[in-house]
Amino acid sequence: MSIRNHAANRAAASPATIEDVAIGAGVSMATVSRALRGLPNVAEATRERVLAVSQALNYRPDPHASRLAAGRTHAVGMAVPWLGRWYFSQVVSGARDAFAAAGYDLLLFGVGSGDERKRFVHEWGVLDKRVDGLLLVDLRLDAAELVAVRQAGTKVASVGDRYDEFPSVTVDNRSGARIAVQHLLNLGHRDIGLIGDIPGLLPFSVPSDRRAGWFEALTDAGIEPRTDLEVSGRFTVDGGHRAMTKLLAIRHRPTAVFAMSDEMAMGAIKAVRDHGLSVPDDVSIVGFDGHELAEVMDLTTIVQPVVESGRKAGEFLLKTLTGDPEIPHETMPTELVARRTSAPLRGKVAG
Amino acid sequence: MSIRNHAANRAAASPATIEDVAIGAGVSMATVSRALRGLPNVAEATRERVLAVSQALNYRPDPHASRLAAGRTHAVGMAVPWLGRWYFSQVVSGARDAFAAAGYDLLLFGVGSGDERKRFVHEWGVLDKRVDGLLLVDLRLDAAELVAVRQAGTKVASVGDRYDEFPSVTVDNRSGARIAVQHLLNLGHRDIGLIGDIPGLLPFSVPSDRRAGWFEALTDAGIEPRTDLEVSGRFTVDGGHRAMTKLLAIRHRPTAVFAMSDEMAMGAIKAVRDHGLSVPDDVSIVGFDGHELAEVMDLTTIVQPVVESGRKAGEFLLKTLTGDPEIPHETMPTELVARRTSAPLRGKVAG
DNA sequence: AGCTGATATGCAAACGGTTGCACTTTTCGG
DNA sequence: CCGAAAAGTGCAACCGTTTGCATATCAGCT
Repeated sequence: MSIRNHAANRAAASPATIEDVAIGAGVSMATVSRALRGLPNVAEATRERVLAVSQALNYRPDPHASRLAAGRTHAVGMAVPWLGRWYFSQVVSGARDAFAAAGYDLLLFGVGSGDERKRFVHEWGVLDKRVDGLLLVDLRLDAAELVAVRQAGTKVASVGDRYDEFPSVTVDNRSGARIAVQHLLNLGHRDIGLIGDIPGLLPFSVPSDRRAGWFEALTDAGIEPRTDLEVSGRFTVDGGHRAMTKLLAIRHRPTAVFAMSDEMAMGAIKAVRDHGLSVPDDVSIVGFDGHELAEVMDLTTIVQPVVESGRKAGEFLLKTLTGDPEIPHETMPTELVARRTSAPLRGKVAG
Repeated sequence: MSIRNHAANRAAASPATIEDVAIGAGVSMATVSRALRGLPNVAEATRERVLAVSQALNYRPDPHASRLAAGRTHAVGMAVPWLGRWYFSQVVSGARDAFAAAGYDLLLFGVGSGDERKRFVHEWGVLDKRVDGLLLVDLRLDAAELVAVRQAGTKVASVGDRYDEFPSVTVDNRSGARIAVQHLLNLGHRDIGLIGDIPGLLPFSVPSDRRAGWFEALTDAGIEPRTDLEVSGRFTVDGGHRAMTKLLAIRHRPTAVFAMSDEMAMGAIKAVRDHGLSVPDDVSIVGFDGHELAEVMDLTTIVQPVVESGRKAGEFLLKTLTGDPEIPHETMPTELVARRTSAPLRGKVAG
């Protein structure tokens, strides 16, 4: 009953180890290791033999053993606030492509709730051991957190937020927002609301940057931004709906609204319609994102290359992992796509 | 210049190992290991001491070393066809919650392209070493693949597809589709198109099941399903648009359409409007999913609890990992939510 | 007091790779 | 044809845990 499985030629039972391959190829484990990883100083004939045996035995190096010995995990992590939201799902999707192409495993960490975020940053050490690098998605670290990260020495890249000290892919949120608001101004609107999120409430820079764009565009046009037209929509469809509902309740209501995301914009559209009003006849609406469904809804929006940003950030991270000391930064372009949710102010003519 | 860092009390430099803790607490590594993992046969006083030291040193067990020694990774994998699509992003989101709550790491594997899928199944052995269990999202394995999986012995759970041999969470697609089509029949429609995907083309069961529902509902109503009204929409917004465009070009065009996903349904709506026609006056449309934006678009749809399915499937998998031999199956409920993209056939009255 | 069976703890061998160093064999210029 | 540098290979320590087994301690009982 005692079946010796030593380094038997049967590839059955437990998976083959590097030792099995070594014995099979008549070389040492060290040589197998080198041969398989394409290291130099291995005779071509030997390499081929090892490769053949390894193939025959269906050998797969154990990633954990390998990590333990070499210190590299061949895995990267992504810190994502809310997986369920369009923007994030697209970024993850793009980044995943990049990682998959490079043969890296992808670990997903949620940092949506304050709790999770705190744990994530606080237990950075844990992550550090699990992955070679980390891709932060729209995660703004404060000074203290940055110190922690820096001393942990983890390789990091960021998408959505700019950090001087590691590679980042961003979009010019401020300018994008300005363009959106300028578009509305051009259409003759003066009372332009803002649906976004309270800047500073959550550790994201998007809300404040896009707000700044809104603010500046108005100010530049000689219009005093009305604070009563700023409402939080929490970046959800439903939040956008509620925000617009609030705006509609204001006595001197806005004739146009810039929403910081397409999802909020869509919620807003719905709210307007629920009130028996029309978009764009009664209220013009402009979003931000380039959501897949923006076209379907005829939503005027600022399009940003989301998937592409994710992929690029992933590539930046990968490049950093290879030891490239360069710290690339890229600002992706945004583009106004005017559709049918924005129209000239009633009674006026576009400028 | 040679700073000995042995088991110095400084928690600086390289992260603390179990040995540092052992020395600090004056016990053996074995005891530390036991104490920290809550194993029995550790004196309470000792446990506390170990805990304190471990805390002080900010000790984190190295997951890879741990895996290597114990054979458990404390990580699970998810195989997801297309991260960027709504349905999948929601499922992942739900499952992630479950895994995070249990302290498990989540590895994401893309299996969208045929290539990726093949590699995924073929190299199952690789995964097997990386994760304790695998959650399959709408991935239908064929007989040969099942054999491979079975012999690998990986713990598996599935969401979207039913497998007798491992836990699964599904939705009754056929009945859901029937209800959708029945709804249209009730409104007086007879020529009811189908936008989906060619059953069997891709290894998913959703297309065939939902098609079956469409087929049966029609047949039961004494209507011969017209094959010329079946068009592939590839489960994308754009595909839905194209599919509907094709349907509109048919001489004897359908008065209603059942789309297998909300995203396709929305694309279809857009196509109808692009043709200068009206939804629902000229064409009624019903979707399937309960997409967040269905409400905004006033889309009649079959709502399924997507996030919840993901979470439940995740929980099933976790339970299996603990050694629970039970193989739970759950069928989640679907519900018709009638909105304004479906209306009585013109000239007729709803039944 | 002497025994016995728990209870605590330590030792050391895995787990499956990687890599610095030493050693042997080639290769090649003079 | 010699010697030295280059190329190919093996040895064995090490990465940081877990765990079976042996040992030491301690309480409870006769």
